[in-house]
Amino acid sequence: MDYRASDVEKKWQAFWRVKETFKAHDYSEKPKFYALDMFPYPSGAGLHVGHPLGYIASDIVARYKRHKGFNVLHPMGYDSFGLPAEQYAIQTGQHPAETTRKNIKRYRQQLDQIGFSFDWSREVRTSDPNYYRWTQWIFLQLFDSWYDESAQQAKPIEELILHFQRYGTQDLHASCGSEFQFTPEEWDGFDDAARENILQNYRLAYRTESTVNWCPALGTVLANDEVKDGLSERGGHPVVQKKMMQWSMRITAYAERLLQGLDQIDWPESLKEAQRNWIGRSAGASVHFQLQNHPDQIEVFTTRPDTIFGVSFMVLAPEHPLVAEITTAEQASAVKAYQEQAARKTERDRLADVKTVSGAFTGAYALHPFTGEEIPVWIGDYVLASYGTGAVMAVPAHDSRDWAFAGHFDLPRPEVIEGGNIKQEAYEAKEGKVINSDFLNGLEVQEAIPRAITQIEEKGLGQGKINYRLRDAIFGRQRYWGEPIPIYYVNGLPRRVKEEHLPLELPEVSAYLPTEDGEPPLARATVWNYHPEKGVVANGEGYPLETTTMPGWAGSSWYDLRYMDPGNPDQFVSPKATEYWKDVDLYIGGSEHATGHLLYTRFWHKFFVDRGYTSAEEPFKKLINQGMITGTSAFVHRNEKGVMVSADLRKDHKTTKIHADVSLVNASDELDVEGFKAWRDDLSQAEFLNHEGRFLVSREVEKMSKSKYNVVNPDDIIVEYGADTLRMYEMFLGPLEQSKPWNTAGITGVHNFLKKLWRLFHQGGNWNLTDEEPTEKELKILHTLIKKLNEDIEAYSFNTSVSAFMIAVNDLLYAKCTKQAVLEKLPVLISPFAPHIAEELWGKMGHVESIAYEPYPVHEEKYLVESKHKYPISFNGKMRFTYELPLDLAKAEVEETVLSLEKTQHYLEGKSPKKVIVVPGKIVNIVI
RNA sequence: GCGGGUGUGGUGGAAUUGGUAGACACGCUAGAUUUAGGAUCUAGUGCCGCGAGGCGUGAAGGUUCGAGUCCUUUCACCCGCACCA
Repeated sequence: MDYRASDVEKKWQAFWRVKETFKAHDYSEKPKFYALDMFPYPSGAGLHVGHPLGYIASDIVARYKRHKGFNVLHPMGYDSFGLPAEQYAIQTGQHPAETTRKNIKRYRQQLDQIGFSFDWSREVRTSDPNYYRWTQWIFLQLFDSWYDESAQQAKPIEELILHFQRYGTQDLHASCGSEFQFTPEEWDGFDDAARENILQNYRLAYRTESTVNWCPALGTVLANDEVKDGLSERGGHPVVQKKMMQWSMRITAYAERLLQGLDQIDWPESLKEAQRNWIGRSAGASVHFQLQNHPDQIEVFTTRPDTIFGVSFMVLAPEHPLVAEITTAEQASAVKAYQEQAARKTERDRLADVKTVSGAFTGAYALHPFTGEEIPVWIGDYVLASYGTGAVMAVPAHDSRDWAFAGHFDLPRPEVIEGGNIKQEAYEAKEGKVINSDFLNGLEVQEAIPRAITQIEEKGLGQGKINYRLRDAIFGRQRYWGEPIPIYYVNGLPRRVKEEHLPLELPEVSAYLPTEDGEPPLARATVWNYHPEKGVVANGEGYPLETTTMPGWAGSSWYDLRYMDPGNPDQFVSPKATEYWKDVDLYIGGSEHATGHLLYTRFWHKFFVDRGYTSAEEPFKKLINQGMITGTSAFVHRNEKGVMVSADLRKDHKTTKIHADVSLVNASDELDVEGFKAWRDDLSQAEFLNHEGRFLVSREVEKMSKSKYNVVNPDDIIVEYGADTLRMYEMFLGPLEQSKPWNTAGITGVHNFLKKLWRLFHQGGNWNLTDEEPTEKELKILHTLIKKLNEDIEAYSFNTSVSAFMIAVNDLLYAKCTKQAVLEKLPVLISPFAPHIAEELWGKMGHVESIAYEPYPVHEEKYLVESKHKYPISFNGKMRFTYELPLDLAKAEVEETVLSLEKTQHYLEGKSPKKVIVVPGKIVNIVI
């Protein structure tokens, strides 16, 4: 009786669906376990074998935890807003919702075939109005909140207004765009517009004129994490800097907590490091330099206040607001020219041009806060407007960028820290004695820093300060296919849409492109006004609604919470649900989300806690990055005459290589020549040069992608081998976190294993289990396996568990074991990995319930104890032979026995041993 | 430049606190069985050598009775950040 995967798997998938086997219980006496995958964007291409890797791993853990008595939440859904559906809509006119629906259907079919134990009753789709109504609701909560830095907590905006009414800005410590100062009386006197403009400065979701990454090709603004090397992450289009009025999120308020929280979560070190880097905390001081003959001061941030006596000039960013005010008449044209030149540069040019020093002198001077010396003020594009205060105090002797700038413009480089050769390069190390620095002289750098800060504070020149590289996140996108922002405008002032009018559904538009005058697609909608009583109304009957939409990360920043309580019509998630499910115990997904999704999600969760909606600040306790599965591309070689040359003959020819579709190549690298000719029109007449009738291709490992014709579809694998084989093979490929090439050839090994497992229960041709007592040996095989599996699954080492199964099944087959007492444990053991065959064997053993909740076996140590050990006998550390001895033999007896062996005498070559090392139960080493 | 990671057979990869390097699987070789097979079974397979034996975990040193594992130096590749004051 052969094992037929396709029949068995369909049957059990239907069984699970009908019986709702994997439905998580909202409230349970059992302990909870929440296993989550990063939900996919449903693209038109469908899944390839790389995508399910992480899903299989989390499914194994989810199923294992069910066997271990946990109430498991293992949901799946779709991150279904996004660019591809919209671009497809632009090309074809098909509504993105329609494309998305189709793609989701296909994804669901593919996922179902793999036999995941998802609780589909909890599915979420970010583009579903019932879901994004709550994304919009969250936006309103952020809009209605400010960040109290004294309490380190977000609070309702009403409290801030109350503070303004009572105290003005006195004693206010709030995260804000710029510092305001006013009295309660002044606040009273402000009109609505003035008040709202002030509040915008404090709201966590706010509008501001900011420099944004504008991508003309995509027609939208991009967040910093969506730009790589000056190009858009999606599509690789150029990105330029542009000033625009934009919705933003005040994530910077949470910089410190986002940093601190990293110490409490079990994430890959590289990922935490990426977030630390992105947040970019640096401690130092903010110092004010008084301008000469000018009322203003220049504020700088420095991490090296100990070098303040080494300042010989200052540099402002070209965009710095003071530049226009302080530039002298003589320098005006040079400064203006430089500013224009800097503005013209794209982000990419600027990055590519790091080495070139450029700048211009403003003609103005600042006064040194301690010495009163005149310090020339320059502008230069190495100073970034977006970091710190957009101005630096230049210490050319101890900062390499300042050093280069000074060299280029022939400015002095006074040395203030001993230890380097500042003629050759800047001495940047934070060690050495301070010199030429008045009250700091003689101190070590580490002593001088706090001393300098104290002195700066005492003289009222500034204060110690922590600076962060993290920028507020731009939230608006000039796109159609995203969540509408629930804001309308009264005389240009933003007002919140009432909660009763949510969801604010996407309007119909005539086209998905921006308008002629560059407005976002939503500006094309004819029913896109808001009436505070009636909700959305036709244009002209109410106030204009916001036309930008939310970015991709909005919906994905809280989906983990919605799974806990997916149908709730009254709340985004109920306190009762979060109290039970708390947080995600295991989150698996790609490392590319390090500074995007994973950071924003942490931000929103901290906000939810602040406002009392949830209790867990960190959404993902444990996170694993699954490695990428790369493709094994196939290449056909073509010589100068256009003849195709078999790979084994290509040394004799000058050839170029062309990609061949991997489906045209078998496991032995032989090309299906007829198939290849039919594959592309231009190849139909091709000639082929080979010998012995085998035409070979060469192989190379590349990223799996359509354009490289190396995509392997899980559906094809399942048709040929079944889902259980696919699941186990993906795990068998190697450690989960490592990236590794897919090679379909190796899959037969895993498939054979499953067939062997099946055969183990059908020895002699039919179902064959006996009641005999198991032997010691058989029990040892079984319990070795049980022990290994429990350890491996807890350690997420799934590749080694597959090996352990193979060893056990090989051994049991060799021992011709047919004993029920041993074999009946195997289906449960393998159920997390190969659930279909497990259910089938379990059913054949006479069970009617699913195997999914059977207790997972636990090994008994007594079956593993050994009485003997095969000692490796080595000489000078080199193993020569093994010899079996009882384990209870004393050290001296072992030594004596081993030395008396004939073989030992042979290797001693007549010499007497200098020393004999005996490690009981391990080894014997004889030193000659 | 800074930070993180990885280097083991023809291939994917195994190796408790330092204790038999190469488990398991692919591929390959030979044989059995079969009408045939990409099915099944048996034996072999790190490299060099007829053999005894020697050499072997990117490279070079070191610690140790003993090193893939610990230490120092170094090379290669991958990923992230990058004028962050």
